[in-house]
Amino acid sequence: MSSVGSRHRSLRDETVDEIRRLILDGELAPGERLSELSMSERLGVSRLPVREAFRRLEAEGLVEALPRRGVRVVELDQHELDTVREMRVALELIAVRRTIMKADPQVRATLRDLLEKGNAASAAGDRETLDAINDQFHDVLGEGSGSRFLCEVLRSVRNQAHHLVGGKSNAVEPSWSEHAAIITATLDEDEELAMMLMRRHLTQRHANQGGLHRSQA
Amino acid sequence: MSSVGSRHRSLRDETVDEIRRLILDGELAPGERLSELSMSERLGVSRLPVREAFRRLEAEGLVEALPRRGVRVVELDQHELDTVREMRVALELIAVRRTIMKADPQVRATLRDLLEKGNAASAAGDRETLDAINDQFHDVLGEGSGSRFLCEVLRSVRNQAHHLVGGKSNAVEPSWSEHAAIITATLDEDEELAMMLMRRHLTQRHANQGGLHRSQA
DNA sequence: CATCGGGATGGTGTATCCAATCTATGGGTG
DNA sequence: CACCCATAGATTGGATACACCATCCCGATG
Repeated sequence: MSSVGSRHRSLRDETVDEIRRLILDGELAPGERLSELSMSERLGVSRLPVREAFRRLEAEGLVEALPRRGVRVVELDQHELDTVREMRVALELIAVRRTIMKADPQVRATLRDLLEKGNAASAAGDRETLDAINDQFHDVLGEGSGSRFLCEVLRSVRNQAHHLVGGKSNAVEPSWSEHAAIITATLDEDEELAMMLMRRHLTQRHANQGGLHRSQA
Repeated sequence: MSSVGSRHRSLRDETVDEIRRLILDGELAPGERLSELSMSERLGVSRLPVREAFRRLEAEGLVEALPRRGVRVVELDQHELDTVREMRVALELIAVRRTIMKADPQVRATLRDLLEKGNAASAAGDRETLDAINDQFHDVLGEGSGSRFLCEVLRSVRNQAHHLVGGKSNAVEPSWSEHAAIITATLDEDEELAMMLMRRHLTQRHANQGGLHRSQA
């Protein structure tokens, strides 16, 4: 069943993940042009995996192809960013609703586990663990929706939303308390509440752009 | 500005478009496995453009990679299809709303032109022209939203929605009268009406799956 | 100072080559 | 006769080399 091949992560997948990380971490700046050769040298792989990775990231909207001139890390203007955020709200709402509708035991167990661990890490003030758990939160809801396509698109949309704008970070400090409330509502199968919390979770915070979000316990 | 290179469509883009067309037209059936070699021979190109095309289509959700075994045309189950439809409604609504908000003169002119030509083709019973215009309809609204990312994602979502399910076509006869009403509402900047019509346009028709939709004038 | 031209750079596409691995065929064994 | 395993062939994954051409840079020239 689980053959060697399906366990093996191909070099191109690693390459995709690594370049994606470089972009999202801002090590590759928006607008920066990437050449196959320099990227292949930087990552220590041949040009071929890099080329395939570029195609993939192009489809994800993280880079754009410049004919005969390689690719460039995309820059988002404010309008584009607003649109992406709106897309994200719409799709996250669909995801959480479908997760509740499906009520998959496996997913519910994962959510319970996440809730427990998150509460523990939060109480212990273990920020590192909490960050990891916060990252997992949306992923689980995406997968819980039962649609691979929705999950993939959501991932792209989130990456866009976290993408740097004009060189400055656009990421907001995730709030565990909000995540915890959404998980609880989801486990309670309270569709209306879960969606309401999710909407607020995603919209509320952009009014005071750049403000501090560590005020939660 | 418009150099030779930017006019030139790369072979890999042609390859992507061709394979995508083969899938959407059902010439490559859902579940069918595709090999790089046979596809490259079929299209008369080398393996490399095909490989890049596979990565691209993988990101679009039209094929899925089987490690060490190439790719397979994705099959959608009913739940996946329902989810895709829901995603589409949400995103098309965002697109039409943003198109109205932007009120780009260029886009408005294109819409007016589309409306006029569509009405003429409809009156003349020129179904071929009308089909082409119907195809353009959603594209224009996607681009009119002013977000490249939204436009791209919408294209993928539409492709998913048109994808074959269980071997039988899933496409519905587009209704020009509905499109015309949406365009008119958009040009009138009647946001509420346009969104309402769009929602109905996309949802109404799937209750009596397989029914006739040519009843409109 | 502007423009033209040519070389350097780098993306695109093809052709090979090789390793890893999946699939299938076929033979052996209980 | 059915099942299991091994070997062989086919295919993907990856690297490399090369041809081609568009773009870019820079210096020479008007």
